[in-house]
Amino acid sequence: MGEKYKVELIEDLPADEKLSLYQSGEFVDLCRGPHLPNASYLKGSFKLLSVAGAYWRGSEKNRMLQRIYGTAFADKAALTAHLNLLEEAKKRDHRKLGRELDLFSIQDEAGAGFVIWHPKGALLRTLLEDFERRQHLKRGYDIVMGPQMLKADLWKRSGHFENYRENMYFTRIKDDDGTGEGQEYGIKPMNCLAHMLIYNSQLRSYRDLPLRYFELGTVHRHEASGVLHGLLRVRCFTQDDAHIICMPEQLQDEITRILEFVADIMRLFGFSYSMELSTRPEEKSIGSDADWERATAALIQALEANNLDYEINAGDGAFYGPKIDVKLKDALGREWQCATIQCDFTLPERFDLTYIGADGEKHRPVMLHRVILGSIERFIGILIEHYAGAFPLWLAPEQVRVLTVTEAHDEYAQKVRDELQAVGIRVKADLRNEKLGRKIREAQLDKIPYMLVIGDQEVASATVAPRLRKQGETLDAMSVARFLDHLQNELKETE
RNA sequence: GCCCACGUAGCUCAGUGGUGGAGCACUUCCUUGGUAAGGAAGAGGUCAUCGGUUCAAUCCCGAUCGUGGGCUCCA
Repeated sequence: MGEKYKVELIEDLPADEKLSLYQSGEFVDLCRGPHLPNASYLKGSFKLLSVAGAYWRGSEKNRMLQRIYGTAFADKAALTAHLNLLEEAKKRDHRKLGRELDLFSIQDEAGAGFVIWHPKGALLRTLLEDFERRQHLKRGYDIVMGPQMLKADLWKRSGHFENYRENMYFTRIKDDDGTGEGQEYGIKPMNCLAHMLIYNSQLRSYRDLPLRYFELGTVHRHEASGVLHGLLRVRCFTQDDAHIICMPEQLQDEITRILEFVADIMRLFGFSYSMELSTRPEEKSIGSDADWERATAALIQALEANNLDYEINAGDGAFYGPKIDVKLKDALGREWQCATIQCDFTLPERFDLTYIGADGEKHRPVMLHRVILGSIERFIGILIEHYAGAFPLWLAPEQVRVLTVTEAHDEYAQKVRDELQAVGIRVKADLRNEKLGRKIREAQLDKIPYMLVIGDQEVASATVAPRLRKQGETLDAMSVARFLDHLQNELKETE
């Protein structure tokens, strides 16, 4: 029949496997089934969506075939619901909102996968980063910073050169006299090396442990061009990265603390999540089997001690250790990977990390690599889609906009703006020669949480008339002081 | 990186082998208007880049860069 791919599938099946064939009219197919007996069962509840290439049996070593994507439901209402969800996702697309809200751009002339943060986006990012610094300090982390590149020899020692080279950027500069080979440097794709160098800068005692080094570390990774996608997949990003160096007997406690940290943060943003445990990769990994088993066991123990459900993702670990991945679910029910906790016995070995135990002898600590948000870029992309661009008050680049009815109200409006700004509220005044309806529409499109309307009444009574972004609700006119109380109450949780 | 498609004004998009268009945004003027778009005029483009075919290319062909949907990979 010329069906060489179906024949290949049959040849690979065990000899005793049952084969099933389905027939619809003249069309006969090899399929595990079941098939619908007749296409009339679908009656308008299916739709073809797109066409794309796909590797035969999912391996890039194989030929690429054309795949036609379609979707079908039991009835038309279910199809419509699904299409509406796709429509809603399109409206929330962070690339579209990123441009509309003037948060960031990615430009050809600067390079693919490199994000340029505009004032509002850079402010949003700064707010998120400051929040993270406060949260980490509260939980006993130390803030550290490492350089953007380190000598290539160090990456050879860590195993990155051997296992991660194709994703790394390297640079070589001639010797000072302009001759010779010079020194080769690797731009960091991960932050752990500098953290280990900090650890090794002194002799450490068991009394010092655990040490928790936190860095908002910017890394560069040369990702394949075809995988780049807005903020969700870029070539330069900043991780909320920490390395916890501890004694083996502290491991479970530290993992538990991280899991609690993740729970706190996800609750604040309104994400639910699930967890996966990833084990040793089949190729490209370092360290002994015994260490991998110990590390994997430690992660499992912590998950089970905390009664957390998880799925196993065999062979999906990092090259230096197994990991727990956290998949969060956004407002539309889509899953994203952000937080990850990786248990590592190998790099402490390679960099000869030690501490002096109570017995006066040298011992080897364990290192946990972990991120909570993952990449700040990706997390902001997810937040944009999760909130549909309407950020909660604490993250909104512009929290309040003062809107005047006519220019007669400019002076009072500026006074209101200055009062709010003086106490740290992010506020702007729209004094343009436009009608109020226009100003409201634009503030609404900019998704500003609070609008303060200022007209003759407000000037006369020294009040402001707040309008909420949410469904265009309004509050009764109130004094600036009362409005400020209202805001500060809403901001309490994230300080 | 691979497959397919795409690249026209700041944005969203029409269009043609022979002087490039619309809406919104922008500038100026008029308008002083109370909860989602007041009116008029004006300015704005090497049609992604480089090369080829042609008397003539934004349009046809090739390469490069970039984007989109997937695949593979990942924070």
